[in-house]
Amino acid sequence: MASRLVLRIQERYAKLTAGEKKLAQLILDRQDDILTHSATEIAEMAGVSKATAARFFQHLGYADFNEVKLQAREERNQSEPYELSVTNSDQMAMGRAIGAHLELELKNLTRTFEEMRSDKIREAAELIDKAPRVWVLGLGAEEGIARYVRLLFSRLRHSVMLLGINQGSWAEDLAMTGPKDVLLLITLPPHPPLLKSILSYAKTSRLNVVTITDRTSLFEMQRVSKVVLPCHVTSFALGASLTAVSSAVRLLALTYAAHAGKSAQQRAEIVDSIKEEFDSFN
Amino acid sequence: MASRLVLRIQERYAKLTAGEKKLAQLILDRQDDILTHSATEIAEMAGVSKATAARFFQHLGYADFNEVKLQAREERNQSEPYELSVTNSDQMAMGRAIGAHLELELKNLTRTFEEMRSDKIREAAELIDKAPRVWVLGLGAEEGIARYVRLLFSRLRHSVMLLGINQGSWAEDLAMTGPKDVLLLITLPPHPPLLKSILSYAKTSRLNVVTITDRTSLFEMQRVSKVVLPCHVTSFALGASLTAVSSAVRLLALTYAAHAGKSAQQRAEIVDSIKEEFDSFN
DNA sequence: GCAATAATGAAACAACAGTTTCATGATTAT
DNA sequence: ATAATCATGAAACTGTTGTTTCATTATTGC
Repeated sequence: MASRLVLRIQERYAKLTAGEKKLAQLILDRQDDILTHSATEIAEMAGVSKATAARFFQHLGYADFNEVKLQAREERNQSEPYELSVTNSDQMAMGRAIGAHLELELKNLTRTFEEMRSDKIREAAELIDKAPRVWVLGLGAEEGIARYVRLLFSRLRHSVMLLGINQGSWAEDLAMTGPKDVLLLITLPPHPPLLKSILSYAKTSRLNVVTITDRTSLFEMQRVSKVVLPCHVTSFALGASLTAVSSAVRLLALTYAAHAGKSAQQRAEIVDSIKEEFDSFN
Repeated sequence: MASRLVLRIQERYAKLTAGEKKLAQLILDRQDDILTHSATEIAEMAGVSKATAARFFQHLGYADFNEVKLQAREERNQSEPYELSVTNSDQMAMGRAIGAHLELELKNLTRTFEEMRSDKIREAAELIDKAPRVWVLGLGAEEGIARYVRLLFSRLRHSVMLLGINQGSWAEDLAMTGPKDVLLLITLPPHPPLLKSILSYAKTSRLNVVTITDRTSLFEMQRVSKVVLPCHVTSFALGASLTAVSSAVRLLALTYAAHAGKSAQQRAEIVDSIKEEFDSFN
């Protein structure tokens, strides 16, 4: 249930004045701050006077700021904790398709993480920590997310590489792998036959395979992996939903960052600063 | 989420006076209320005078109630942050990490779709339907998801291309674009400077820009886009969360598929059958 | 039971939040 | 260009919050 305040702001956004837009943007961005911050503080953060802030809420139809605060509290008490299913009335408000989509995605996410074992994640993080090199692999539809994963982890540690970055270079890349290296595999059914050959090679060269896949592939993948993190990927159409997968790899990266601690943090800072310099050329 | 306030109360609970125990109980029960309620309100709820409440916080070692409020805010920002740095990820105790992660992601998803306007999605789907060609663009961390988007849509229609697939080919690719083509842009802050130039070119060549971005970039992107679909990307660390973005592009694809109807479905079937044949060779 | 001490609330007070007024600067229409 | 309207911040003002004082009421130790 989006707060009435937010809905009201969006509805009237086009007609707001410059200062009011600053406020609107701030509030939409940081919706929770309405609950915790005073109008004066909000005005300061938005860079307008408190007079403008007071008027803003009046123009939105509230008698005073107190009314805003009370409404926000009331809405929080109704919707907290963040709900896992979408009520029918919610669906009406946002259009059937969006509501149904949201509900399915929430379900995927919730189930994925409720079933996720923190010891497995920690184990995966540890393997990655100990690995001389990390190879990321995603074939077909999973190539995109594999690239994202590589980027995520290469901010946190050295030697994170995409496996088979050009089609056909499997052999070369695989030849470079060593024992204790981690193969971070993202794969959803239908698993292409090519995967089988890569995994059998991985086995012989003693790669530690960390697999992120869907629930139904869990057992199949467990046979060839050290750690498997299964996700719920149910969808209406267009193949599996990557939403929970993307969230799971993110959690893995966060866990790794926590595990690796300072060194990961330092690296992230360095990478950022390099990027900044780089940007100034483009 | 054990706040210092709560710890302090628990530690000293035995030695508290009657009225202070009432306060303590209330605060332990409803920890979030410290963030949202005034000391006066808390006193009332606990059934004590505000004098007692003021003294209570002083006895706990705070200079005044304001210090309590600020500390509570700070602690909330650590477990529910807005900013995009790797700092603090190590402060998360792993057990709770999954729950906290899930909660944050659910919030991102829910807010994203509650605020999403179905007319905008439909408009985007329509633009894509009418476009002779669709160019997908994601720079930096968004390149991965851009590839995924291209794949999704290329199952549904012809002529879906990744823009600047090799760095440096911007110019060539952009030269090939025509009016009514759609540029499907996925971008999150910090937006690289290169984006500006690409967008200004897109404008002159009358590309219809459909942008998927985060809430904070909404207004900035609205100026250069036909349709903007904003997502909530709040995260603990490691930059923006792509979860809601990935879900949003999926919804867009689903909407497009529904819009395009039969033809998209047929195409998907053909693509699938080609892939099957292909697989049998690998 | 009776001081001595501690806890408490009412009221006084100081600080602050939120609203309104007013003067000024910006924008729009003519 | 000029007037008219609008948006805005500074400051005045009002009401609220949080702290402190003080008188009263419980508790404690003896």
